[in-house]
Amino acid sequence: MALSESSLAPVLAKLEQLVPWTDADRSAFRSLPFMLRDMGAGDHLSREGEAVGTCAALLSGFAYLHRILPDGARQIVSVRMAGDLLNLQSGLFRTASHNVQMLTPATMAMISVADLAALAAERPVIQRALWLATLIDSAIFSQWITNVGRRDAHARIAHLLCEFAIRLRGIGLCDDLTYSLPMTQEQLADATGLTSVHVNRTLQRLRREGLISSDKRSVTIEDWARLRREAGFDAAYLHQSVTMG
Amino acid sequence: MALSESSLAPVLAKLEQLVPWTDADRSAFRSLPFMLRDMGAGDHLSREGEAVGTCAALLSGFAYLHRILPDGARQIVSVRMAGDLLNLQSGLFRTASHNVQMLTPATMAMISVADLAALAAERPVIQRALWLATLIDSAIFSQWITNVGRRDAHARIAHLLCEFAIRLRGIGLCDDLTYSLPMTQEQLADATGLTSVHVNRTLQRLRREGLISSDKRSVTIEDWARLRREAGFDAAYLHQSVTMG
DNA sequence: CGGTCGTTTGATTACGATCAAACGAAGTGG
DNA sequence: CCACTTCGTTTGATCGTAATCAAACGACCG
Repeated sequence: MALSESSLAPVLAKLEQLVPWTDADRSAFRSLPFMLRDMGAGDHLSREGEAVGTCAALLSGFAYLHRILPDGARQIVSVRMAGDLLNLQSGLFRTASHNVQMLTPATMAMISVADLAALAAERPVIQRALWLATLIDSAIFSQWITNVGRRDAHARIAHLLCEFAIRLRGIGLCDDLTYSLPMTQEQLADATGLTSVHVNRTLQRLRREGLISSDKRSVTIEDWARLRREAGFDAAYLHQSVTMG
Repeated sequence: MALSESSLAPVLAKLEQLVPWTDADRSAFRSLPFMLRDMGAGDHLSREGEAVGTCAALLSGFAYLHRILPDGARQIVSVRMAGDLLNLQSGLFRTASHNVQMLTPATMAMISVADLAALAAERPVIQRALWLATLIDSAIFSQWITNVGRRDAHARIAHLLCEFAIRLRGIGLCDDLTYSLPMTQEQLADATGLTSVHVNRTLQRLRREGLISSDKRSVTIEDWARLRREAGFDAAYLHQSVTMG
């Protein structure tokens, strides 16, 4: 079923950072049955209200979780990247409370909930790693609440850009202070509770102030210290060992 | 160390709903060592940035998690009630990214992280329940993001009141549609990203429209169907079996 | 009976939303 | 190869929700 032993590597790498694994844990994890699935930008993995029977591990590409309100407004509640798990909530509870959609073309490992649950039950270390990963996710959620609740547009965008820099660095996608950001300004708006027009103006201001520069789909942080300060950003909540210039 | 075998009952009751427990699990959980601790309204359990060595199970009373921004603004990111765990994140990662403070006088069971981790490692069912509880927490977080990000003040307050009704009903603190809400309007404001002045006016409007009534510290939902609709509230994300009139 | 805390009311301001339109780049088809 | 469409970014003008500032009021408490 698995195409290659190392396909799950990005997920394993992320989970291994959270708790010490034994070789037995590692090989048990690697033998988890899965099916590779490629998706295109914009494709839906699952929809709010759907009963979902399988989890997915994002191996490459980006996805986002969002919710559409009755009046049509959309809120993006999470951006997921390589190594992140998808549909855990919906898989384990059989109910999705948000939509999962691809930001870019992506490849993922589809894992049956039953298999994942069985593995977790047999291997306390693995279940613990999954639990800790969920705890980190909730720390990120809580930062986003703070972001949209109390920061002004300027700090809000700055904070998001800081978070992405650290998370991407953690998976080797941001070596210096440049990373590719596969989101349109409208998507940034939906992630920050702003409008795309205001995101545009805010990005212009961040550029004008020398905090960042950005072409179409990539961002460079020009002054990390200052961006960090204006965002009120403290990377501790991401619980990564890496640090930033 | 434990004063009474049944002290942890509220937490056990909540965790038991998430996955089937064996008697062995139950008794292992009950024999978890803990120390009862009483706190007063406004007391701090932990502060952002602190290294925290112990978890806590809230047995009665209310607590809230919040973060203070450099400019002094405050965002409440979570309200915790009887049966909820506190300081999981900070305990397991040794770093708190938010403050934990009491909303009311509260009593809690202080549990060493080591003991909890050991129990979780020995008892897959218990660790699974803890994991699922964390997943539900993150579902709540994600709803709050939607709340502050895309709902207007009216729907925002309405949504919060709906959520509280269901959560309180789940722990037997909201039998009909009345519950005591131990938050000042300023705290409601900090939870919804509004100002206390605007919360006041919004509550007045909700009352005027016949959606709720409220005296000093308690709320009655007068028209659940309409409140729910105006809030765009769907209780599914709370994953509770109970339903509402 | 002051003093503190929380709620309420009023007047004014501002940040970001909304509406509208032009522009540039990329992709499609004749 | 060039209209033509589509999508995303950019700019400008105006509007509105909620913030801010200020003060009075009521309840509880020592």
